[in-house]
Amino acid sequence: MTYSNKEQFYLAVDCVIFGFDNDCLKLLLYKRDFEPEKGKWSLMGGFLRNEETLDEAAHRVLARITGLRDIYLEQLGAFSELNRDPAARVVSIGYFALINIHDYNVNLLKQYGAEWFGINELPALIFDHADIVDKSLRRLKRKAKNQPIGFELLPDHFTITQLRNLYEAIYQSKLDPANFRRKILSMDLLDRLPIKDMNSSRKGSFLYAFNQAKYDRLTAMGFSFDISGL
Amino acid sequence: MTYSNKEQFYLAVDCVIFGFDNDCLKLLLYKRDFEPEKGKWSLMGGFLRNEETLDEAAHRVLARITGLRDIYLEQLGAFSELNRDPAARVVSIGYFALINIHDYNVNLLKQYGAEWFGINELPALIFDHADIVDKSLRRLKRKAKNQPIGFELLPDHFTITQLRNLYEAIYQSKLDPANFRRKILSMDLLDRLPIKDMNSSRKGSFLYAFNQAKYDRLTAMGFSFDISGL
DNA sequence: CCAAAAGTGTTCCAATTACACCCATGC
DNA sequence: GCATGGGTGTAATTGGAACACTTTTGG
Repeated sequence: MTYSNKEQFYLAVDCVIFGFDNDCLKLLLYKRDFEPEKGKWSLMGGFLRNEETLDEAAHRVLARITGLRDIYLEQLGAFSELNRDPAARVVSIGYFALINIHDYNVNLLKQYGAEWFGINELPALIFDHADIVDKSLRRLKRKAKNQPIGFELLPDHFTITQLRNLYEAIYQSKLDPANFRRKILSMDLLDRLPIKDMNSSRKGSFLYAFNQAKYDRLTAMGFSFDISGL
Repeated sequence: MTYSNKEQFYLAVDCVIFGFDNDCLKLLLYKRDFEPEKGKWSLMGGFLRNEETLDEAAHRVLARITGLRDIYLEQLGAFSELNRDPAARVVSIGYFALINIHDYNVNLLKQYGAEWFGINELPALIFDHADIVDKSLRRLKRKAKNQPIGFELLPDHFTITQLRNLYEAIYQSKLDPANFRRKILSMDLLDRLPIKDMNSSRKGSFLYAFNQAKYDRLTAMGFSFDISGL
């Protein structure tokens, strides 16, 4: 082998899984089921295998705990501090995933001892997983401004108020309801459904759906999503 | 070993090295000096070693070809397609570096057969290095809007026109000289030196220096660099 | 004096902000 | 009827875009 004098490394993926529960941004964590640090709270992770890419490994890991395929998934970067895992030199590739919090397989979650934690109420995490969470939060805040990824965290049908609550949870700040509504609707990315959600108010509020085709068409014409300011 | 049933991988770093030569953004490439693909144009790279982090490996690689330490360096992400390197399964971590193009060690460059190429005149590259270059260009364009990293590509003292030329090279579009000057100076990040550069015009133009301390102070107060629009 | 780049002034327009106000309905 | 969140209207302000104009000095 050409590179046989070079060293080799264990490669892992660790996934930061975001969900949104009406007014609070949450992370899915599980109790690690092998040594070292068995029983401690951890990101969902796994080792890379020879026959797969890193993206495939991350999807495999996500499917194992949530039962979901076709999840929004994005690579964060590599974490390579020498003693991040005390048992061996392991380089980990962080990923962050956005899922609809009501969409997962409850049985799998129970089986793995997984739980949702509010972003401000996280338990202690093993290794450098808190760093990975930090980085993914920063990434989420940045990307949510310039790309319509927030919708990945909502059900297919949602009210403008729910969408605003999501952005308020991500940026931990209040947004003006009137201006937010106008700005979002002015982009013409949402279809208003002929259905009202009657739970949130007497008057009821219309449900909307994100229209990916419209977004793609506008993007091709030079449009770019932007909710900065607000 | 706890993980002894897991597979291991070669890990490499590959560096996209940017420079700016008055009106053109350039990349530093070299002729690969080992098999496979020996003699072909390649990003500067190297294998990760046991005793170093990925960032350290990237700095080591950069110092080898440029002689420079303390370079602006940022991780791009991991590239893990199965056959990206036909000789073996190698996962590569891409980096991008910004250097002052007049600051490198000419002898080292000669020794490695390295050359600067205009960003629009790149030769064919080995493996997936063109993908890594693409990604770093997109990253540079994004980051240069929101962080004052452009200065890494300029000499310590520069004119406003040189700075504008740099942004015009990055975004491949013309900027209004009057508005650009006002916007940059209004941020109050530059110190005007009592020196004029007399080469560019009869009147001469003042030299400026980026003031990192001012930037840090403003940033701490909630300021954020932004040259979007223009 | 003139060319050419540096640098200043000014107008116009569109987007953001802040907040007042109207609407529909279950109780 | 009235409280509540949904939704619309609007005046004031800001900041970007465009471009005319002034400055300086080597030839």
